[in-house]
Amino acid sequence: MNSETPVTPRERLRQQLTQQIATGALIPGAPLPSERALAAEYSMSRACVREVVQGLVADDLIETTQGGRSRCANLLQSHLSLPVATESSLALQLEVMEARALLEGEAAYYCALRATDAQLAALDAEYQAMQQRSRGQSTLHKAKADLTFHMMIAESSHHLLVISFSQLFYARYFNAIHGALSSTLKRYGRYPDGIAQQHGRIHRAIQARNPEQARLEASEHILYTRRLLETA
Amino acid sequence: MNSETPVTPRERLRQQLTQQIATGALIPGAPLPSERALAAEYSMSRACVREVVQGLVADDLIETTQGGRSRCANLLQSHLSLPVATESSLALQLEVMEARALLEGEAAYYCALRATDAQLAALDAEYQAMQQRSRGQSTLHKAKADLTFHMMIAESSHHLLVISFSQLFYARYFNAIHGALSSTLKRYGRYPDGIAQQHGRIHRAIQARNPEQARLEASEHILYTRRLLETA
DNA sequence: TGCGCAAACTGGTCTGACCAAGATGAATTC
DNA sequence: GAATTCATCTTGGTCAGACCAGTTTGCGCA
Repeated sequence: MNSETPVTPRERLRQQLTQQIATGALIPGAPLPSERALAAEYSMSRACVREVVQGLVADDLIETTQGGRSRCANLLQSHLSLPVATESSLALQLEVMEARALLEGEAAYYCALRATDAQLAALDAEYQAMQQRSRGQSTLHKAKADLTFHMMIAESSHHLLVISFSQLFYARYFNAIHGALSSTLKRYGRYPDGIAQQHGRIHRAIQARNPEQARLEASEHILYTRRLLETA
Repeated sequence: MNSETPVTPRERLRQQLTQQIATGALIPGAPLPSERALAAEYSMSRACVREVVQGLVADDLIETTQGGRSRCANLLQSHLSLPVATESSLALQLEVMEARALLEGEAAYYCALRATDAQLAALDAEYQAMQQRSRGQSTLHKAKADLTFHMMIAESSHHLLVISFSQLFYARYFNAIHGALSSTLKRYGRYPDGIAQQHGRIHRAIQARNPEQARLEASEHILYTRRLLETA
């Protein structure tokens, strides 16, 4: 099957370098061979070597200085700032929140409509548990519980897009959500009453299998949370 | 303090491109100017432009193809893992249609709200063309035409998430959609009148820039198609 | 020994050229 | 009239060789 692996020199170079960095053969601060040397070694033009190197610079794997040698960067740096740095666009953030309100409503709607009895029971159990242990828990625990509740609803919706988006969204923004809840908690001393009440309303609408009502409560809940974030 | 901001053309180019992508000025799939054009516009050599572009490629912001134009990448691609449509079972088709209803509704809403006059005109032209050649075409052709019509609406929505999802969605589920149309065609011998009428209604609502109405007609259209499937 | 400066690096940029693959449109065929 | 074919143009990918502006290096001088 390797009969057709025309691996270009370009790709070889890129893989070699990334691998050397990943394995520690190139430790942070260690100098790379000069571009001219790499070009000779891999039998390619320096222009092409530069494109590869600049690609790695864009990935924060390499640092260059005019006149000085290029060096392996400190990987930790970029990994630490990864979650926040990628989302520089406020416009996109707002769009995501809009979409979330819409889809959360959709999730509740279809959950109320099509959740199996078993799923409804599980959801109820989760809700009761949330009520029981609502005191004396860390913010992190509450955030996780909140997440679980919403994810259960999403998964009970049997709706492809809703499930996919929910997974994406929560995986990506959990930290931000937790941070926001944490700060509001500090400011008010406890979770705003609204959230618990809204959870209750959503839960009742779903258990009553009232789709329209569930949709209404759910999107209202998200918009409420959104307002909290905005004023944070 | 700006006394020492010798912002190199290189950095200007990089920032311009990343910003255009982040703000949605460059939507997924939109072509970039050619490297030669960029080089001329920013008064720099093509080699240098290439280094910048390759950097953005490394960041998954841009996709290049030899011979073809470079395009803005779909940022959601790597973060989404929708189930693969291996078999076009009825259940899957139903789910797909449901997700479509949601997407199309939003797309139509924002299209009516924010489409440029040029886009509205292009949409109108496409609609008229669809009417003209409505007879004697293969199912595949009709499915493609249908797809084009809906994609134009999505792209005219100027809604980054709607566009991204629509692209990913149709790329994955075109077969399923085609299968749905195909089976209804077999059953009725021709496209049900409803579909053409509904396309007309969606089109009129959008041309009238009536968002609510457009959303209603669009999702009603999809749900209609869905009901056709259910009664199989 | 210690300092200073010039030559030898290195990365950053430019020019101009060629190739292969996509995009385009006119001529051709059915 | 519509679909197909094919030549042409455009685009990204690669190359060679050159110059600039910084950094390193090391030799020679004090």
